[in-house]
Amino acid sequence: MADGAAAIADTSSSAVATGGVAADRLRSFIERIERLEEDKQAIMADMKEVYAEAKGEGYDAKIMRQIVRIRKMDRVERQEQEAILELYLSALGEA
Amino acid sequence: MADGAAAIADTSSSAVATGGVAADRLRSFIERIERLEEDKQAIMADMKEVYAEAKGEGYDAKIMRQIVRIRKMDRVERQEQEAILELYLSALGEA
Amino acid sequence: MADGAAAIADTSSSAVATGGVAADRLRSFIERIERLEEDKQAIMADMKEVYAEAKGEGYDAKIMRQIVRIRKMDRVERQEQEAILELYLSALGEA
Amino acid sequence: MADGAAAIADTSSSAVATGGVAADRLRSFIERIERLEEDKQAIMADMKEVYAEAKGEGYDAKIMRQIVRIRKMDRVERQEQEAILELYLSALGEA
DNA sequence: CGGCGCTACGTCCGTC
DNA sequence: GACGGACGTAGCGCCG
Repeated sequence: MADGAAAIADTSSSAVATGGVAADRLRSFIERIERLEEDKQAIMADMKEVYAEAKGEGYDAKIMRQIVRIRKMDRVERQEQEAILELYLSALGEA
Repeated sequence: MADGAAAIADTSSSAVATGGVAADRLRSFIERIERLEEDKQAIMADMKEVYAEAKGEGYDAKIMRQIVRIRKMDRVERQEQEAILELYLSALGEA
Repeated sequence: MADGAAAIADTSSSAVATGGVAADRLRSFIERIERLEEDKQAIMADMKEVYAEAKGEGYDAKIMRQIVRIRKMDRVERQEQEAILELYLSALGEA
Repeated sequence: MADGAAAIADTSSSAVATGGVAADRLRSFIERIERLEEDKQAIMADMKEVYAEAKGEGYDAKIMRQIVRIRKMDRVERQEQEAILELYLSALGEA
């Protein structure tokens, strides 16, 4: 390892042994990703369930999504406002 | 009827009390969604970490993503094949 | 024309004549796109110029971009708020 | 010093007057940017229209995008070739 | 050359 | 059942 560029192929010693190791390492990464991906899908399924349940009680999913989005935007904007404030402050600090 | 269409508004009794209850219920749904969303974000962050780590060892994230995608498609195809197979089998069982 | 699926290939009569026509039509679309793309690039260049000019007067482009983004978000959010209000109103109207 | 770093704040004389001027100047830049951004959005909308029209006649937008991209690369390459050629020519002229 | 922001693509949902 | 629209995610290009 510690090589970089080569992805998969060589890293150091014998092509065969090394290739095997690299492949195993790669496989490990891939599997970790896939495991996480599964978890993510599970969560997304839960979200769908919640929307479905809400719909079952007469709430409109479209509206709910919009509310979630707006609240998120509020949060994001808040953060950006803070970020910009910080930028201003650091800019002034350097004057 | 349950209520359906009205989202927010009525469910049954007095508009005021009900509005409050409906709002609380809605709030509850929204918060569940937002909680799940957070979890999802956390997982995505983990995935980014994995990609970063892999990159640090010389693997190309873009290629890894392609691999994941292809494997996923394989899985889907496999499932479809199995579904078809099952269909055939049940058809034969019923023949 | 009026066909769909086939992209380029057949549309109706003789492959040659038709192919020629389709190719010409495609070429026309492509060129329109490329013309628009050029215009877009020109505008983006103008924007860069403005940022550069501002920078020349001591304004920080990064901050400016953030301001522009926030203002845009404000606009979008405003619109979404209105959209949601409308949704609520129509939902209530149907109750 | 000219001003530089400070963005917003000082440029020269009294903080108040100057702040106002700087703010106005900044506002002007921001508005120019926003105006250009609008134009850009308009052009992008036009492009979407063209793609939609093409799609309506059976052409695949994704493929068209690829074509545009490839042609653009060709153009860029061509320009680079010419740049190199020019370089050679000027080198010879100066030799 | 690494991070960030914007654009473009694929997916999912609602519609007709 | 297909179409179009909306959303979220992935790729790309610019800036630092």
